Amino acid sequence: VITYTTIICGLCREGHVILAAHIFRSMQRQGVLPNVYTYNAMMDGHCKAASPSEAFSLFQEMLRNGLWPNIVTFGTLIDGSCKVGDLVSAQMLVACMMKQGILPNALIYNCLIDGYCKACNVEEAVCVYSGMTKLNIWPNVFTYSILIKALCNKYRGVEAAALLHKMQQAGIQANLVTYNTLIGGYCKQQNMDAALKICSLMIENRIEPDVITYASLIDGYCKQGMVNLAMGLYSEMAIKGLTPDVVAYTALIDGHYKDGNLNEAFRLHKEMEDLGITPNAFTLSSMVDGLSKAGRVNEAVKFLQGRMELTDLTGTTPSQGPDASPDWRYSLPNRITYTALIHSLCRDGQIVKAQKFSRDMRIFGLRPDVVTYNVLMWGQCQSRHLLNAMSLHADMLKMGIEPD
RNA sequence: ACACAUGAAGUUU
Repeated sequence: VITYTTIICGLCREGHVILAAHIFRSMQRQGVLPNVYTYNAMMDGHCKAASPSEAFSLFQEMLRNGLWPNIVTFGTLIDGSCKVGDLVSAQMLVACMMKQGILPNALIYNCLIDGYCKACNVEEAVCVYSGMTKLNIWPNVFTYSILIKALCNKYRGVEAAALLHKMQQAGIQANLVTYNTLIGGYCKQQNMDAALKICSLMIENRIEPDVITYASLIDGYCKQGMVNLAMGLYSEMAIKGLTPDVVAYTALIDGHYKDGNLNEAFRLHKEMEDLGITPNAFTLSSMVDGLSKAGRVNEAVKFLQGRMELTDLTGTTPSQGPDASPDWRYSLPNRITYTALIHSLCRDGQIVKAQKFSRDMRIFGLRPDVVTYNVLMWGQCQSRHLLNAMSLHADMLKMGIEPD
């Protein structure tokens, strides 16, 4: 059982949930019965794949098999529910576990607080927070990081920094994630001076900046149009022995495109591939959008078609079976990539080709969203095809997409 | 052998 559980856990962590589910079934066929740990691991896999409903049916199954859920079981399901914004289910699970005499711990309160914060319901988050302190369950470094992030998202950077102080005074040391959260928050607000101040604070506290720290700063500088400073950090990473990852590269590529420096964007794109860092849908979107906005629409089309042929080749051979290798799935274009391309074709007056790609994306199972429809309607209006624009509008209503 | 927090891309000329 321990061997199987370890394997299932590892597969889930790598994103191979479907494969893990097959192992989970085949172990039972071989007479090895899953225990609470196995069920917990499998449920967590489903939750992390954003399908808590699968996890809930396993939960029912484990109850039918006479296994008692423990605090990890509830923590897993509560986190999964919170992550998809289903706070009603999360609260029901809390009530359910308490009825069984299991009291929620700080981890479970953290999941609820994070869930409410991400649902933009800070009042409820604060309620949960005071609820836990009243029960003498003390907020930990996770709790504070979650709250700091929520304040940053509300453009309350000053209060976020104050909370950093408060946690230190409560005897809780900020860690790498806490600092990165604040740095990222300031970078997003384009307050690079404040971000750098937090960097020096973390270094004073002997916490080494990592790839995420650098990527946040790089993106912040790129968005300020200070690509030279971003490149300075990029070379600093190399000296420190840190390799930029796909996120850092994508931020730089996007920054160079928006700076009008296409050659540097191309160079970085080639460099990351040479290093074995697979460009993902974000990278593809930046490439397509950058090429398009530089007036090189047809190259953007060719680039994307080239990528798709490439992924088809690698996608059919090594990843047969029930699970798909994320290597090729992640490098496929997504809805945003297509929308960027459709927009550029519309801008270029190639409305028929834009419609072709709009059909293609559906064939690949990608649902257009409100931005895609906005772009398509804008394209029709540009061509003075007003009735086509209206039928697109009717279409989106029929698909249940709210116009904005 | 099991659960919690951090960074990148598209519409509004």
